[in-house]
Amino acid sequence: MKAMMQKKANQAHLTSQLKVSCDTCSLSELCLPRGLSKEDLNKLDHLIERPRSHDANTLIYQPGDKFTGFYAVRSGGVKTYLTKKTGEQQILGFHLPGEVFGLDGLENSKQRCYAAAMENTSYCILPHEELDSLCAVIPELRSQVYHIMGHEMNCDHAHLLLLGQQTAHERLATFLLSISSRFKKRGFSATSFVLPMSRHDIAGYLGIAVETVSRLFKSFQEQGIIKINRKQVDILDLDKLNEMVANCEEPK
Amino acid sequence: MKAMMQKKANQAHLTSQLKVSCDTCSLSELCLPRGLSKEDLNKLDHLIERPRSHDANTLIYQPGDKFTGFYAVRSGGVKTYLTKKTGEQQILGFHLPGEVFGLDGLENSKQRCYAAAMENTSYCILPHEELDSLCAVIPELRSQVYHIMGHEMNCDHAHLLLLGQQTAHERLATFLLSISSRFKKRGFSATSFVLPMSRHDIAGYLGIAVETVSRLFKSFQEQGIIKINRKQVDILDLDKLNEMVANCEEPK
DNA sequence: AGCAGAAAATGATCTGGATCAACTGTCATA
DNA sequence: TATGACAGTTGATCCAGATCATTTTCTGCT
Repeated sequence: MKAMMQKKANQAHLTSQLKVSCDTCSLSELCLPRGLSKEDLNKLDHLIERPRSHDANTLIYQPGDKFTGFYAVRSGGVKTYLTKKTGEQQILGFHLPGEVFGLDGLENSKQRCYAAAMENTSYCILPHEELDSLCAVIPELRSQVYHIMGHEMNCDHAHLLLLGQQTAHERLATFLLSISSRFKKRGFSATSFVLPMSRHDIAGYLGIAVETVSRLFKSFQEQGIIKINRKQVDILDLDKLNEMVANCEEPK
Repeated sequence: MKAMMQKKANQAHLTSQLKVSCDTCSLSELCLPRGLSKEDLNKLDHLIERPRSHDANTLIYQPGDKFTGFYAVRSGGVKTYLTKKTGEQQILGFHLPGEVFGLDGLENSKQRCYAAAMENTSYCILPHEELDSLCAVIPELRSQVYHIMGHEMNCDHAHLLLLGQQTAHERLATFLLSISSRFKKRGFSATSFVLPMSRHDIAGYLGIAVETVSRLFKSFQEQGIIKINRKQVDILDLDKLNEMVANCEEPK
């Protein structure tokens, strides 16, 4: 609810003419600028392309497109995915405001997967060449780039563990906890939020059938773990969810 | 067979005292030095730690260990993996000579997964701090680092597609083709090689049971696609394998 | 307000691959 | 040349989740 209103609000004042500086962006602490000095931030800010908008369910890029740079979500939500010939999508990641995507183009300057807006979405682009030049002179920026790439890889690794070793209900629990903690990081409620993606996309991310997603949501609700109505989720028993995924993790 | 002899040979002359330069390393074209000038290569060469050796089935690092830098396999083979509490391993990747691993430590300077030698293995370490400093002054090195990271991510993405959308036989076919093409890249036969990993590890990589791996190998053999004896694999019908996975890929 | 098409839920049935159990081959050590 | 331990194979059974079919609920559009 809160998240949705926030989205609408952002959407309203982000016209295509408006240059928005990292300086004033409420997401900069989650984004590439994190940890940069005022001065360095200013340099970075100059090369960022002003926010662009994409309507719901439109492609942002696809395999073969020229790699332009890193993409940072400002509002809305993005999914990246690969497909089988038969059309099934394997969702690689969901990208919420403050999160970065598009790194798949780094290998050979061509995008390798699809990126699509799940709802009306605005994002910034950090052109790769300029960013790279800046990296030469700002060590902190290099660190932040390494950090973001490392994070991306570790997310993928957790996703591999999920797809390779977890049962369907463990997968859904893991998914809910991931979304919850990411909303929390952005300052929203960790227990009450609106999912930006469809059941179909959740199924594609978790490697299970849509019907299974439906049934599992119902089952979680019957167990009193969540309350769910369409895309509105309320987590009633966070401990139970954590317990469900605890089995999947290292004792540490 | 050929691969195995090569390995033995390398092993023999790689004592812990011996400094081996990138310059003379037959794998440098697959490794970080690729694309560097003679001069830059020399700078890089100075910071690389001399090859270390690890016996079969020993840990190279584990979650929580301090991130030291990139690891480059010289001979042998390495697996990286995550585990469930219950002990099952999800293999994240197999790393053959000339390939890089250890990037999971980039996020926050701690390793996040396990890395273990699958056989007697030697590898170089490229200390992160020194490599990073060098990146500041050698743009080509930055490019190569991006390239390697991008490649790593795209491998993970292909792995996600495999785990999320492919059937067991598609997975095994994809796996065989991947190993085949990587041997080929190193100048070995693409159709006759010795697998460096156990059935258990193959199962852990593909997200299926060991028994299924066994049965599928048998089935492939009965169809005349491969000939397999323990770890010795001969691919008899490469086209058939390609056909099996073609269904999984984009028309492009 | 009413309709069409999409998204989601629900029910019934089926199956790929897991699991359990037993057996065989291989190599290392004494 | 036994012996034990582990890796791999094979067979029998079972079930989590897929698939197919139908219904219900939304959402956007005119």
